[in-house]
Amino acid sequence: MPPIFALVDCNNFYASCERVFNPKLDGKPIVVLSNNDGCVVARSNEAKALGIAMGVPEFQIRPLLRAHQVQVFSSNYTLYGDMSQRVMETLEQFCPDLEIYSIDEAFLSLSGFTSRNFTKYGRTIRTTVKRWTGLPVSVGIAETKTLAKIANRVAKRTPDTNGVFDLLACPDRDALLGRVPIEDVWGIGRNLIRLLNQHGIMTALQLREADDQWIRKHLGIVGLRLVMELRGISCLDLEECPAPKQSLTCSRAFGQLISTLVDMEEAVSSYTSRVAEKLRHERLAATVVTVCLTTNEFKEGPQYSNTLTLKLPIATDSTSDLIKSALQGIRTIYREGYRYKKAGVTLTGLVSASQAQADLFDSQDRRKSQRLMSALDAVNDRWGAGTLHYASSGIHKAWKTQFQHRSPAYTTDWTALPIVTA
DNA sequence: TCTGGGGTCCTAGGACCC
DNA sequence: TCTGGGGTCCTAGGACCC
Repeated sequence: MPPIFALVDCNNFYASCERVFNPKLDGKPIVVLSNNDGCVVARSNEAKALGIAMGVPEFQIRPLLRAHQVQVFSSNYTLYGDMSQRVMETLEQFCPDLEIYSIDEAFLSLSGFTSRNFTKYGRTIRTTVKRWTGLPVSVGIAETKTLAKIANRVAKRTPDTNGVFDLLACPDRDALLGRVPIEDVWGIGRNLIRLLNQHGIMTALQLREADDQWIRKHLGIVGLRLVMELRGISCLDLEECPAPKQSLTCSRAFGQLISTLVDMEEAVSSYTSRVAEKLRHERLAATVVTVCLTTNEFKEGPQYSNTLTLKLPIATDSTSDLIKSALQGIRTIYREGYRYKKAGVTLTGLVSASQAQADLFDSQDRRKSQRLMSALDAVNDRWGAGTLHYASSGIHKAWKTQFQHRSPAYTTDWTALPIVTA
């Protein structure tokens, strides 16, 4: 049975989430900012129309934001994560063969469908998601994931598609692909655009017709796979069970620059707590800890950045163990005399927590540590992140991330429920 | 004053071994 | 004075994604 994929993608996901609980925002330009209210990471259509680019620093467009009364939000990942789950649960009702590809998009397998009227089916999905979650989605359908991505782009940008486009039913595919610039092809980034354009390849159609040998040489095996997908030969399967994670990171820019080891230790300790929580949530244990720190590359002044990797004597998911190693690492690479912008902690060498190999000579009481971690996670889950935290994370928190424009956690906090007035 | 965070995969090159 | 070839493992760096 030849594969058929539908890609369902939420339109302007973060901006749309903000709008669901605040209908006054309908028709108004909205932007959502990254951590520390740094860059624009999501824009409503109205904001896009004002020429606000993805990733632009907020301070550079402040006059424009003010002039057009753009509604500005800090990112509210609790809200977006919960809304994402609602969308995915809705999609599962339509098609159990589902790959959650990112927070705002999922691939569905339509291979077994007897009806060939995929457009109609896509419309039903779209209408239902809108009704059940309040979020607008677009649906692209084709015989490979790469082509489904392109179909989705067409659905988003062409109003008369009504948000659904089936490439299989498209009478003139070549003409359509000839209008898609390569920068809109999934897997073609900044550097490959330059390379391909230099060789006269400007459109998805030209890329599809490119010479295999040349592609293999310059774009590698990944590029060749991509070209095959454009030709309608499916190389990327639906992955319903996500592969176990290979790494977990918590890295963040500080709310303000820091220049003491004490502040750095607090930040790293706090980031380690966070990544350790993720680790336990995934039921994994780590054998390698990597810490890094860096100054602000955008600023004048002495620059320094460094990374250090430490192997742990035993796989662990204990926050205490991980903080101990991370602090040892950060003390090693920390240098006086710099103003630091960012630090991070990465865990790798991940193994299943239940299979973590015990150390014969390990003197600690592992079970006690496990009970402590369970209690810690339970309290923070019930009463909010950071309710219980390690003293090494500090109280002062000069490094704390800033969110000046955060909306309420409408769906996950009883005190933030939206209030309906008659 | 103000420039995000969290991932994956592939490749090249060095160390080491037989 | 000669200095092959193949395999594995590891790391760093580069590419991409959202």
